Amino acid sequence: MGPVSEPSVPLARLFAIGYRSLVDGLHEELPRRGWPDVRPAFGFVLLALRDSPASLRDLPGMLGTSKQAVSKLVEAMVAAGYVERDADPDDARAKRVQLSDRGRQLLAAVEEVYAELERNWAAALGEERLQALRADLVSVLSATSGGRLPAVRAVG
Amino acid sequence: MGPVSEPSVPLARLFAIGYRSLVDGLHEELPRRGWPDVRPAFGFVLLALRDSPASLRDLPGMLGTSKQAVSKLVEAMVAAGYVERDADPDDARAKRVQLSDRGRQLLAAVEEVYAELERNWAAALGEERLQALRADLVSVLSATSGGRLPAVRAVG
DNA sequence: ACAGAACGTCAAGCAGGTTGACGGATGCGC
DNA sequence: GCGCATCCGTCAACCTGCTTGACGTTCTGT
Repeated sequence: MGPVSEPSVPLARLFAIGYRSLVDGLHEELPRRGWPDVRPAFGFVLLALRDSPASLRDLPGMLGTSKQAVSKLVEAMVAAGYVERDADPDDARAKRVQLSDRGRQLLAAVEEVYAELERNWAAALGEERLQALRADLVSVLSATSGGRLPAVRAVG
Repeated sequence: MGPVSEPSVPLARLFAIGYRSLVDGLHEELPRRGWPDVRPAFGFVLLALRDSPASLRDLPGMLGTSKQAVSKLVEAMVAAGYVERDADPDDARAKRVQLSDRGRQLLAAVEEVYAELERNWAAALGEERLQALRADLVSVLSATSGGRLPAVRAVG
């Protein structure tokens, strides 16, 4: 191998391309399916609330952003009808956040579109290698971040 | 092994995590090496100008953004001394953009840091699987975008 | 020569993020 | 109990990156 013969494409660039490809594909398809007002940032909140409601204070850690950014994002999603935000009965300072019915339907649509996009990838790459790619990504991202999949953005 | 019954982690999320991990790592390290004023968006321009100068009109296609966004970004990089922008002798409307010496030194530093970060990944995953991951990404991203690696926009 | 296209910039605005500061609620030491 | 540090969420101001629309200048095809 020559020292500077053919530099490989930086992984960061490949990740940026892959991310944009999938997210753009998603947000091209959602309006066609009757979801015209979904902003890109909504997706991470949908995922975070997928399995259970959360207190607003938990979301910054899950999303990797500040509590102020989360507050504004949740406000927008409440206004759009995708999440519900009500008082925590045990702590008058805190508020609970959970998906609304509409939010849950949106989440299902998002997962369906992602599944279709990934099927295209499987068709181009092969199902086996696609799953290996996913597994390796999970493995290396967990390993370099203390054994668990980290937040999308490192918490400042 | 992860439970097969659970839905797999969306690739988009893995890409977002991986991208942030690498870019954050880069921008933590650069100030320590004497590059305190590098904004995240600069990297894509450095890469685009790596092999040859370009006309400003070519950059939107290479970066995947509008010409106005490119204009402002290049202006900031000129002010920071990383690129030079001068008149095209053959077309008084156009301007040529190229890396300055300082910009070329920065590019070398960026590639060195990325190489170190990817070595950490290779240590966690194995050199062989890391290269397979890169090759598969290039393959699938090219295949789903007409045979060539598509443009990229900075994420977040 | 001139209409139209192309190059780059200016201006206004949005989305998403940051830091700093703050009022209300909590809970722990005493 | 009480007092005070701490926590929860919001408001405010600001920054980066990107968008669309409009525009002056320059080139090009007919």
